[in-house]
Amino acid sequence: MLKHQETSIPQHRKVYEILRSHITGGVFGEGDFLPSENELCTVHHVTRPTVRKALDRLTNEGYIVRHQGKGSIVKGSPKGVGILSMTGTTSAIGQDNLTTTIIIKPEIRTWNNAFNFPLTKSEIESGCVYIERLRLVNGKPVFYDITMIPNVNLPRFTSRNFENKSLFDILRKHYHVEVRGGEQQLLAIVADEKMKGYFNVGQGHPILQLNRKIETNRAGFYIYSQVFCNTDEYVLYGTF
Amino acid sequence: MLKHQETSIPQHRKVYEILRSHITGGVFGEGDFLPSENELCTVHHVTRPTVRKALDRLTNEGYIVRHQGKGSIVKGSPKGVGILSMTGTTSAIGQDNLTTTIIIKPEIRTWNNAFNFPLTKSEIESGCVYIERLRLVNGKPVFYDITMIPNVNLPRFTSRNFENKSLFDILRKHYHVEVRGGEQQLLAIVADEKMKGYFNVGQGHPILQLNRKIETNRAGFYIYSQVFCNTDEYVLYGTF
DNA sequence: ACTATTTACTTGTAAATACAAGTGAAATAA
DNA sequence: TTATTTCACTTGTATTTACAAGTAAATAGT
Repeated sequence: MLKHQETSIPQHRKVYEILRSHITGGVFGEGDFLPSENELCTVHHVTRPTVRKALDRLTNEGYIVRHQGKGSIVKGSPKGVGILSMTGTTSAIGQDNLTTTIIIKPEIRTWNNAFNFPLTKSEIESGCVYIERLRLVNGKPVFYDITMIPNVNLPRFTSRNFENKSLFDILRKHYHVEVRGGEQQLLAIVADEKMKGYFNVGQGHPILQLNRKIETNRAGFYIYSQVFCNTDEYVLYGTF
Repeated sequence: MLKHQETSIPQHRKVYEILRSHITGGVFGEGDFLPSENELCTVHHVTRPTVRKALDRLTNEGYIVRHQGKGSIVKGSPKGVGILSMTGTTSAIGQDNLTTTIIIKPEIRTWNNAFNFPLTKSEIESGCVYIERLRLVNGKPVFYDITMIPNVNLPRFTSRNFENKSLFDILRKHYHVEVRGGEQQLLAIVADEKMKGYFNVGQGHPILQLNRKIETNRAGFYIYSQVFCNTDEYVLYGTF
């Protein structure tokens, strides 16, 4: 048997990625049984502890539930992994009805802080890529977000098209940047003049505000994001 | 060597519980190095895969971070495990400055639904324990929460004292009910007359509202909770 | 026909073993 | 003294082996 050539990506991670893509891609639907651990072993040419490590992660992230004696059942793509616990607004809603309007195209800016989160000297010196977007669910503006990303080692980033695409998917696919976790602040505010225009709401309308500092697999590389939500029709939903 | 007598609680879970309590209890402080995996093996009389499984869970839950070649470093009790991702307000703030006023003492009520979450026939028939509390941070009212718990197999529950205690700690210690996860809705509203009184705020003040359905280790046993937060001075903070 | 048991699956737990790879300090060579 | 190498220690990955325990269908007994 061959050790692990190619890329040095761990086997359990490969198996995880494959199964994950099969779940999100619809190969396995909600309620379906995954192949048994032993079957997955033979298919992917690994042993059971390796398969189990992949399944452990899928379980932790809410993609599957396992039952002793029965098997692993697909729970579906964890909807709430969206805005409240992991990635971005795209996965929070489900890509179907979400459209995006770019208000400020990605541009290089200088910065001194990011939504109350302090920056390192290195981050300040690098400058940032600044983006403002308005996200519409079924044509109704629901999210208005500002994203700031340190301008380091992201070739051709500002020239990419972000319409109707998940920022995190782009970072994942093209730059191998993966979201690891992060911290966030939540608060309720009233809409200011700008918000009133974007969301088409009246005076004193309540708005949900999130300030987020998002960790990635690149050491010291954080993404900063501020999201304003009109929760009139669409509340934020999450699992934990 | 003895197999696994006593309780049939897995070894990796025991090790996890011990290390977790040592971190939350202050035996290991933030930045401290945990004993190496091999040391933990000898101390707890288990093998490395078992220790690693315990450390995996601590890593996932944010108690520690691990660095290849260096060791496992204590990150501290995950603050945000509080209101946004796991337990209750107590752990979200840190028990120090939080005081609690009971507005409606635990009482048995009938119910038909719980904050938009549908109830099973069994849950409706059981009735619920209903509690309303106002939580003050440094003397300032910040949280107002309503909790509803199915009235099944919780002896002497209504006669317990909940002042300045974490509801989840009581459930954990006295009834072996552990929070596993859950789902929640977040939205921004304006304070109604009741809220204005509780929080001592004026007309049109924005309030953060959470509706939560919390899963436990008891199959089919869910805790329902509605929390209103005045985020004027104290924003909600969480990690993920 | 019905019940109890067996049997063949499934996931869960645990150990023993081996090597890869990152870290940092001590030993060594320049 | 300084720079380099070595070495001991850490966590990361992976296999092999074994048994426990839950599930459900097939089977045998009544």
